[in-house]
Amino acid sequence: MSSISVREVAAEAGVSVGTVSNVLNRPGKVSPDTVARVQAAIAHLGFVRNDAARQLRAGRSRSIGLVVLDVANPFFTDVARGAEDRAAEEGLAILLGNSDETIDRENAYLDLFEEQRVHGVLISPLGDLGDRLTRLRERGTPTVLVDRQAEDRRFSSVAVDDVAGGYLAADHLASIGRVRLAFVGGPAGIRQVTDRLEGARKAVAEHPGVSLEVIETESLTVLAGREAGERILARPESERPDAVFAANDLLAMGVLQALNMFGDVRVPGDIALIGYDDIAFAAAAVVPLSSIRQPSALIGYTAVDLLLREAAAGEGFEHEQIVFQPELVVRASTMPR
Amino acid sequence: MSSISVREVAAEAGVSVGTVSNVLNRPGKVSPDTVARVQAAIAHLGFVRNDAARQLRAGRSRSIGLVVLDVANPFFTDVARGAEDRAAEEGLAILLGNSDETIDRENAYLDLFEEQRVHGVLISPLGDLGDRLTRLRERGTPTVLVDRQAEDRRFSSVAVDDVAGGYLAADHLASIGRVRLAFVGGPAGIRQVTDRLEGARKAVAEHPGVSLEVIETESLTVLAGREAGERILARPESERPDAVFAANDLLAMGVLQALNMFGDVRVPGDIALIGYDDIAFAAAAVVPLSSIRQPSALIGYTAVDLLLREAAAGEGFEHEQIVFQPELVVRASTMPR
DNA sequence: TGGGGGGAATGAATCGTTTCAAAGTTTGTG
DNA sequence: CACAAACTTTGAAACGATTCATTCCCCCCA
Repeated sequence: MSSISVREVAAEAGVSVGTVSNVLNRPGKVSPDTVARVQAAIAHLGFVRNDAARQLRAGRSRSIGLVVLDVANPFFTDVARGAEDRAAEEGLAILLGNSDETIDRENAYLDLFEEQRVHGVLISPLGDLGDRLTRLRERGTPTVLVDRQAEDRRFSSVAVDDVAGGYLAADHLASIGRVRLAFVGGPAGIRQVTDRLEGARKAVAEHPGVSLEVIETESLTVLAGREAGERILARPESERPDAVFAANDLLAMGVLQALNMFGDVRVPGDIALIGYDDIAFAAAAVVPLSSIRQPSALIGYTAVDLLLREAAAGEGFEHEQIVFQPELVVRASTMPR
Repeated sequence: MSSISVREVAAEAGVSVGTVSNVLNRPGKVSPDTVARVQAAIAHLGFVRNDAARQLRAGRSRSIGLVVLDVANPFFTDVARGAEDRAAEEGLAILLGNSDETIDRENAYLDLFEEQRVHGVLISPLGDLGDRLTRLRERGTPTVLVDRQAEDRRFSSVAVDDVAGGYLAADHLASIGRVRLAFVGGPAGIRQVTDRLEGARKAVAEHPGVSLEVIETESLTVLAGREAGERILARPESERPDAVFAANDLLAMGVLQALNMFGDVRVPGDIALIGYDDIAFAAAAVVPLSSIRQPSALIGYTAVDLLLREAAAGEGFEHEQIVFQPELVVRASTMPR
């Protein structure tokens, strides 16, 4: 690559580098004649701005980092899309990082984003809010938690009330007459999981005679769900739950696959099943899946918006916790028998 | 953000900036004692490398751009995952761009990636290989086409034989006795769509008495599929196809939803249905979906690998076209009646 | 004709990291 | 004890875009 810089463009157009820069950034300040000459030179030489140099001077990049738990989960790609929409309005790009529910990868992305001097970071964090995040913020990178409430007010966040969602799901199962509920989800380190479980516990407590057991999984994927389903199938019939609440739709679909394909268990006849997130595929499942809907794209959109406000306000920003309410969507998988 | 640079670190540790840089990049060349002192200073001051400055000096960034047609399509997130795996082995990051089947967005990402001086670009391009891509390459950014064969040998590519895949699908439908096939897909500008259709045409030509019509869609999404399904339902029963080959699984699931939810058409009884890509959700659909499997993660992995080889070889690289073979996966949606 | 005003263009300084030739220090050997 | 070889460390010079204080022009008016 023959490196073409503003210097070469300036020479070709017979102007100074300062003028080239002005044409690029404030064409109004340059005479139309010169603008034309410089643009011709740019086109002729095939000049492409070097973003690294630009950022170095500017001090900040024009992108926002987004770390999600799993890019293969449609819920998070929807969040990303919403974030991208809002970011695009400001001419910012979204850098998408995939922590794969792993602390090491999460940290690796945070390091990367910090080195890139991103405008800010949106993250659906694992486990406790480690000091990695606190340090990040203290060093000047605005941070907004996504799909997770900030318990301690030290962070801004955009989330959905997961306790309420868990309550909705379990209450619904109980209300269609199920009594042996199982919560499928994990690992316990993920806040969304524990919150949804907490909500479910609350609902169960209000329904005398209804029990809730926990079947822990290693991740929130279809595969993990299938394994959980197999564990259920391995039990004698009398010890199986009569309803399953899965911590997300991927798990639920995995459970459904296991019950349907390897077992003779009927959904919802023998076991009712409800998931969480209401991804597009839930409605199209073997047995259309009941779920708890979250406004995914709106979460992303709002999170970027909040991030921009926080960045603009600087230091003394009053952190804001935005909480959306989840919504129960009933489909065949929890129809009364 | 109090800007901490190598200069401050050097001062704190009582060494020169050159030494700090050496600690960062070649710790072996620095005495253990000094390394320790510098690292202590780094930790104490909370120094974070400025990647922009680094890139500026290096001339190239440590990332690879990937432009896909649709991030919400699990096929592409699988490709991205494969690409990420190979890139990570070299300490490179993947920047994921979503063209949403739009030329403007595709170009915007290419511009962005070029300004970032990415190591190279992987792209599943729309329409013809415009000169945007040619110029990109001429200016020194290695480019590899993904999920699309390079017809003219001017580009390297990693793809699956879409004509063969289309043939497999249509041949399968004909072989289970269907005679009025419909191809659902579009827009015609997308190469994958036209290739798959071409393969289907070839198969149909070999089966006397079997016809093939084309039902064009505006995009390759579940929604577009649902619309196509509704168009089929709107016809009198006698004019409906008895088999549908959808250009990808998202479309197929949309068609399935329309037929199942709004109509009284049975799949596969009245209409057999086959998709393309074999995404994880295909197996879990209302009616488990037959599909044409592509080795998605492997495509991404191989594409990065090829890109790296091309980048290493420099100018005179012999472009390589890698073609994988697709595979027919038969499930309930095309079981003989 | 002299001077003032305003629009346009200039170019040196800056951002922070890496590189590399050169200088400095230690170790080992005859 | 002198000297070479092997390590360490140094610091100034890039990389390329942007910023402003400054200079340059041109035009108008007194």
